[in-house]
Amino acid sequence: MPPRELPQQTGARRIDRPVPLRERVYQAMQELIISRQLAPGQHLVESELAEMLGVSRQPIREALQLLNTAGWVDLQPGYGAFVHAPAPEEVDQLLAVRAVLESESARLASTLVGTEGVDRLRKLCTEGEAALDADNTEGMVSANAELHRTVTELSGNQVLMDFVAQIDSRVQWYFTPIAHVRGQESWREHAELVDAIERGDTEEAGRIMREHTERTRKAYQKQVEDGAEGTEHAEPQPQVRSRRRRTARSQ
Amino acid sequence: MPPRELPQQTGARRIDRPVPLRERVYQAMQELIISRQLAPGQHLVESELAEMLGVSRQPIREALQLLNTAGWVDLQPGYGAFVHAPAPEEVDQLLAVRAVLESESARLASTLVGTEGVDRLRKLCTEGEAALDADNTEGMVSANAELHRTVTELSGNQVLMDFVAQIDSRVQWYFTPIAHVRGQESWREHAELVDAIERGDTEEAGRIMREHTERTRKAYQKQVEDGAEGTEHAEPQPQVRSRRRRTARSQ
DNA sequence: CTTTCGTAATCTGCATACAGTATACAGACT
DNA sequence: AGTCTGTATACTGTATGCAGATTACGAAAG
Repeated sequence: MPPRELPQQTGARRIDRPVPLRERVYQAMQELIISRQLAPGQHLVESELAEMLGVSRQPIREALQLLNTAGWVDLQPGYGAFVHAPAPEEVDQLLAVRAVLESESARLASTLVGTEGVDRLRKLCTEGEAALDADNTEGMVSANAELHRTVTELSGNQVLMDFVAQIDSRVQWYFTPIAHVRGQESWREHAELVDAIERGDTEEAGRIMREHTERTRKAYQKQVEDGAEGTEHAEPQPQVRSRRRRTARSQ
Repeated sequence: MPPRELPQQTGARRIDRPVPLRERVYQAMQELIISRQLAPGQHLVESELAEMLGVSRQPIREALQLLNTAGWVDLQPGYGAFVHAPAPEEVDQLLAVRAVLESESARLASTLVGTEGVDRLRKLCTEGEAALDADNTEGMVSANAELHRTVTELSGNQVLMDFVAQIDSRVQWYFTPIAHVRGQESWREHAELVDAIERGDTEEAGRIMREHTERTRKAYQKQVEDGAEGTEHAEPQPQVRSRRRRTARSQ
């Protein structure tokens, strides 16, 4: 009898290993930042966060490292961690890079996508349009994100996926308070994009995606110019940040 | 008397604040990995590293986090850290992304470069060609890296700079053992690139950079196909890595 | 001789402790 | 009153300790 192999590749792979605390702290803090409970520029005191989340400083520190490299917080050696306050031009720069990377994703996807992939894209288009008709912002945003993610996935380039994912999460943060909705126009462009990908029309797919993301970028710029109020990102934080909090700890 | 200012902006800025240990550990380990003293796939035991570098486990752990997000090591929760073993296709993917980002850098640089910037580029071209004539590989590689870095810098997009820097350090690692030298051809292309940038010919600058990096990529692919021996990257590491070392610790 | 199970050693994850440094407040001096 | 200086306090950086999990080794059974 050959050494009996474990039923290999059986559906559920690997036992669910307890997610490291640092990951959960990372998630929690990311959400706190996105929801503005931790304001841009705010000083993050490790011991406070530890107490707030009910863990020790160690996982907090590790999470801060990750948040730092992901661009969510700025780590100033010896001074502590501060919630990243995105400069307006930084958002624009992020969108510019995203435009390039997503365009390339579309190009690559068009060269090797199969019917299965196209089906998934079409399904997401349908979902998005349905959400549009139903005036369901939540669903529209998620369908949009999922569509873009899928295109990147279909590019077959793992590195590209990683980078785009990084950018997207930050872009989403900056966008959130602006409620970015280009709606109808956007979904028409998505449909065209999927068509081009299905035809294997590389140049066209790349062009459409590029213009699509560039239009999003323009829309952002416009919103910033128009109603700069309400956004209030990076409210002119004092250049030299005080490490210590102004008010003594209440309680 | 106005409050007497300290002689401001005087040559030596700021006292050198002690660089955090984690940064130095990061640097040290990066070099150990690049120099192959830490082999791809190797299990990195925190306590061993701590002893080797003469610090405690804490800064080691923090450095490992950073190395992980930068793609130098793989962190498997509960199992430990392993030196990243780049798959051949991963190198190709990195080069593909680099091609896109550097092409965009060149496009942007062409739209806003001044004479000062062009001068710097020309100087680097001269240096590179001199190194080429002198058969000085070291100098050629560094001039090449510096030129590409400068183009990215001239793009005026900080985000772009960060991403390209990330990619470049990894690409350099993968390339090192292959001694990438496209030499003459490469520097001719550089010169053309700088010309296009100076003319402000955006399309041409982007095209040249794209073809330039794509050629580098092709050269890499070819080297891999031809003499796959000698490179030996990622010598077929067992898929399931053993955490524990085979041999007991000597002594 | 091969396979299986138990035990011990090792390593990671997390918590806590300690030291050095920066900030803030208060008193002294001009 | 304004400015400077000394001291207390808070926070970061680093080290150490402990518990749970995982692996390697060896003895026992087939």
